[in-house]
Amino acid sequence: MPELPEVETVRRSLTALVKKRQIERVDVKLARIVRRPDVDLFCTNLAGQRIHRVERKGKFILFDLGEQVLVSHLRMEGRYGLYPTDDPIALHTHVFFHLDGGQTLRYQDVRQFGTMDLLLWQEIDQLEGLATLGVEPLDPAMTTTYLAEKFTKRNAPIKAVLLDQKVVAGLGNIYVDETLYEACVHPETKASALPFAQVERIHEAMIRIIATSIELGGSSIKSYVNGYGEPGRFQFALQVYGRKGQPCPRCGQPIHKGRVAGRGTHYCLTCQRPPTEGIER
DNA sequence: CGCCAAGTCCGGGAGC
DNA sequence: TGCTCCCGGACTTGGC
Repeated sequence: MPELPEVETVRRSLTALVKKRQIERVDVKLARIVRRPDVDLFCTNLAGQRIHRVERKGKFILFDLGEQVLVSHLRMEGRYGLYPTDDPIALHTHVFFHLDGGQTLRYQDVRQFGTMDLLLWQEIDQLEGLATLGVEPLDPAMTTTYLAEKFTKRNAPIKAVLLDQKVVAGLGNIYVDETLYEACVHPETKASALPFAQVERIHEAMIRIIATSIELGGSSIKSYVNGYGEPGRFQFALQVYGRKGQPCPRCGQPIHKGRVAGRGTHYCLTCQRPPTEGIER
């Protein structure tokens, strides 16, 4: 669930909570969270490091440690929280960063899908998912032309292409559904078949939605909270996601939920008309 | 009980 | 041949 707005909100809260703090000791309770190096080296190398900044690229959180960088991905349900070291430990807490001053940054993840990679900044391109990220929605480099160029090469449904982090960095299932709804584009439309005017609408919708969601602290659909344990407020602004059967805000017809690109997909059958061009018959 | 949710990776097959 | 693209399965646990 954490997509760009949620991860950005976490980044901002973590900046306030742990920037300039020193990591004294690290405990890893679930080894699979740590991808590289091995768990022992991970803990050894982190001990004594200071968190200079907390950055974000796409859905990745980057703890800048100076020479090294800790790259963390929350996947679906990862979350961070700062606790007094002797506070009771919640279920599914897998990694403990014991900081100076008697507090511990804890990583909790019910699904155990999240990942952590500790490496040198100069090795950062070795992380496949990070190195190949496309442009972010609010980056000045994100233009309608950029999107149009990416789309023309892709015959997959627009939903799948927008989910591709190599094309747009940071979108996930929620914001893709919202973007396509606002742009009045059917999720199964082949990306290559989109007229420029529709690409423009997708571009504008994406920017508006992501910017607004960041302002509201992201969407709390299921479990998402920021580093202070606070939920976001954009879930109240969602138009289609999670609203199956409820009236479309534009036309009043019930929101449809189907399956596109292997994902649950919410859209309005009336406002987002199915593609007709390019269908062989 | 069985399916669904999610983001990313990986493997296989298709196509250029 | 080799690359890119596309799809579907795997991973995991809890909720319905």
